[in-house]
Amino acid sequence: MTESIERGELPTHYTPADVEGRLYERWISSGLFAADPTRHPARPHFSIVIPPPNVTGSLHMGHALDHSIQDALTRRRRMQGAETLWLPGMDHAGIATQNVVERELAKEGLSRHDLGREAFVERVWQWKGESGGRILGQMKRLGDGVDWSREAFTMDDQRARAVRTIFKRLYDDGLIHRAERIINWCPRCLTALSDIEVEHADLEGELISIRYGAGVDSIVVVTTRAETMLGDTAVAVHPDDDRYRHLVGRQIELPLTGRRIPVVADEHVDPSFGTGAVKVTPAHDPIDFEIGQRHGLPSLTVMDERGVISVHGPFEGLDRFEARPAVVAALREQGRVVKEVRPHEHAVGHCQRCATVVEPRVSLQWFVRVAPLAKAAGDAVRDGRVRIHPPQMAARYFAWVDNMHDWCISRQLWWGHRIPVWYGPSGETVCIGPDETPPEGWTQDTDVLDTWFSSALWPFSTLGWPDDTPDLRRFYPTSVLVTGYDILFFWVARMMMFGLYAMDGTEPFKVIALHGMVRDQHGKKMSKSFGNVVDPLDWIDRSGADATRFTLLRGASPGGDVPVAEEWAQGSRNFCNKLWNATRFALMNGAHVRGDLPAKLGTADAWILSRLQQVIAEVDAHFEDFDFAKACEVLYHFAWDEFCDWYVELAKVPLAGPEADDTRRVLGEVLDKLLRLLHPLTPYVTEELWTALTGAESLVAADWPVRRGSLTDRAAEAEITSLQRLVTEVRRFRADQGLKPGQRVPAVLEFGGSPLADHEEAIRTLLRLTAPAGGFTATASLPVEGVAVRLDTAGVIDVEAERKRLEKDLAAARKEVDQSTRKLNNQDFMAKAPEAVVTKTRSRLEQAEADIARLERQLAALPA
RNA sequence: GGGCGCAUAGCUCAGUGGUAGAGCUCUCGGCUUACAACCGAGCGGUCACAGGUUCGAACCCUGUUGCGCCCACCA
Repeated sequence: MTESIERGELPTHYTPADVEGRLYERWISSGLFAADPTRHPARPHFSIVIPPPNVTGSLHMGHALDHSIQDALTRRRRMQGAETLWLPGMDHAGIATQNVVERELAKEGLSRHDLGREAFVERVWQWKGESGGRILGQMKRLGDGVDWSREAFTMDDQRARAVRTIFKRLYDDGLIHRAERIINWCPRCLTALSDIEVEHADLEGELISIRYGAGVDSIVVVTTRAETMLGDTAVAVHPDDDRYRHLVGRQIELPLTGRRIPVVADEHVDPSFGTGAVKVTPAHDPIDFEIGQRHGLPSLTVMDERGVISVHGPFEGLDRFEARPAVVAALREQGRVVKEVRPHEHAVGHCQRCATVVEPRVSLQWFVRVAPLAKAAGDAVRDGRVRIHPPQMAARYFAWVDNMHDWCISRQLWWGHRIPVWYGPSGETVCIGPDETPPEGWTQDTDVLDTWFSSALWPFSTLGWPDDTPDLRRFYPTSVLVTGYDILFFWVARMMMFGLYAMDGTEPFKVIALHGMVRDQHGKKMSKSFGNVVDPLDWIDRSGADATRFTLLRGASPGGDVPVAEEWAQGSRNFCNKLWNATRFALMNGAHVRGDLPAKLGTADAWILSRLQQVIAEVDAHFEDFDFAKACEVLYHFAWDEFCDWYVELAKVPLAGPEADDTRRVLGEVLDKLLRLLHPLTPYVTEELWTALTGAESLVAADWPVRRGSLTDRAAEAEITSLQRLVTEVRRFRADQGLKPGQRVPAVLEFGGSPLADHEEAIRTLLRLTAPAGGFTATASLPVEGVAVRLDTAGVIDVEAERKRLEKDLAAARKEVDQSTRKLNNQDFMAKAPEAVVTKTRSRLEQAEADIARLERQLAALPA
């Protein structure tokens, strides 16, 4: 690239597609992302395991954000000298994947039962090999610096061993058991679901009142699910409810069935809701199940696994939603409906994967007894061994781990880790570890494990557990877990439980860094139905991977949601282009990084280097806070507004003079450090530019900048700030007066004692001021920053416009003087305000007074 | 039903006691040999509302209104 610049052939625009593929190849082939647990044993380690994307997934904006953050953290730590590992992998995603493959089969007119279990699972593996894992290729487009040699899959052999091992251990410890309970059941997926796989949505239902029994022995119950009355085995009332006290213990007739059921008293009933009497259907409602347990009521299942009425009679064969109106109609015929149905909004559970209304169902399932595990998971955060960031998210975490129900882990699916329990011919049960063989002739449980069971092992199964591997010793616990707050419960809390359990109380990660959800430019959730979903690959194609990442990171305030719009990605692309051109300018002017910085720095050089030190400190602080938005902002502002707009412009003068080499060195220095600081955020463009600037191999392995306090120079900063004010004021004058930017104006600059005298040439260049020729007549005089700028505008100035302008400024300055004076005369203020505030107020007053003097002089100098 | 959070410029958001900020948008003027994917200048906000604390409040307290999210076994 350098040679082409020398030949003047460097394109004026950065084209991401020309560099991204090439650089990624180079990074991978040179092994820069490969971790080595034995290398540099004295150095700290930094490890992140990727939240494994579903094998069915493809890269969406949420991944792009998640990965951008992890890559930024890892790249920075690597530059800081840590032994880093960012470990990639995928999740087999039980139900989701099975559904995908079943849909494929359906196109061929087949169901999984036509294939049989073995052939179906084989088919899923085949699918996984062909179209699963598309996302891995997409991660390369994004530039993810992961260690591909350690890629893991939640269903591969090593992870299967981990699953078997921990299952056996939990089983032997009595923390896994099998029980007949009421669980969430999806009548479409035909499997049990855990509590968190059920999503509640408010639906408009109908609340209906039905009279049970007859005469004095009658009682009115209210329900939204009339069809379940076929399975009622009691009516419950509150024990203190005087209205029904006489009925408790008596039997009443259940309509339509002729069965007689008892009235029981149960604390759980709310006397103020409806009639205060509840029908009890233990087989089809979780609360009723518990009431049934307390009162020894029979459980009568009236629906099959597909939600179809299965009891003999007129409703047999009807789907639950068909049965409901049918039952109501039949009741109405008998005069049992005492009140017309009325609308009632209530929360209804839906299957997370297919949105089918969940049907509570009594069945035999496997459960993890979570109480001791959840306690440990809560304590690790309470003790401060694991830090949740941002901290307010900890409240949600505690609310969940402290109130967790037992976890139903069995699924009636075929795709997943099969439960490692075998049953003997006479009903014996044995749990078989990974290196054991089941007794001859015994049969394995047909259920598979909840997909989150294997995900929960991820931070250590990926490092080789249950084996004692160098990876596990070096990289566990991992440094930080980066993920969206939406899976705090699904995944994070479970990794905590299993990590602490399997690794003898050692937490799986030191920090949980939660980010928000990517949203559209109006803050709305991206969803297919809104039509506002953005594909990050489109952005990468059009604006580049760096622009895509920078846009996401720029919006990533800690824990906050991230709104994005393609317009903003173009802004980020422009920023990359700005860096490109700044470097192009520097290289064309001989910028370099050879040797020490000049011993004696010019003011502009001292200023930009001083600012750079401050930027390094700020970027470090923001990284430590996971505040990528601020890190981006600081760098964006420094690079564009300070370095490009001021330093580069100021540098043009000395570059043409005898001190040019000092300036070349400083230009090189600032760019060098700036590109390093930006590399974790925008890896491609910085790599391309930095290698061109320095001639070094790769920025990936370069050192992270360290702040040099000796380069801080407050005086230089003050001087340049003063220069900026002067230039801005004169530019304002020029713009207001309609002087074309390119128009050269003769001017005399009177510096008095101002140090800005050193910058006369620069000021003249920036303001397009020429030396006055003969016949110079100053038609405007601007006293700014102690410098009098006398301009010959050849009589074109608009006196009225300028007068209005100056008077406006004057009014503002006088208001400031009023306010500051009032404050300084206020005894309470003087007594109670901190010294720094008083000082600041004084200097503000002085500044305003100086402005008034200046403005008055300017006004006086205006031609009449 | 419980919990958490948010209301600041046209839009999206920073700003946790001391002169209201950024990006984008908008207006005006410019192809000034790094960059028009650019440069320069500018317009734009009684910081949701009502009280309170304080010398001083966008910021702390109370209430009101309007949103958002999470959890949830009132049928």
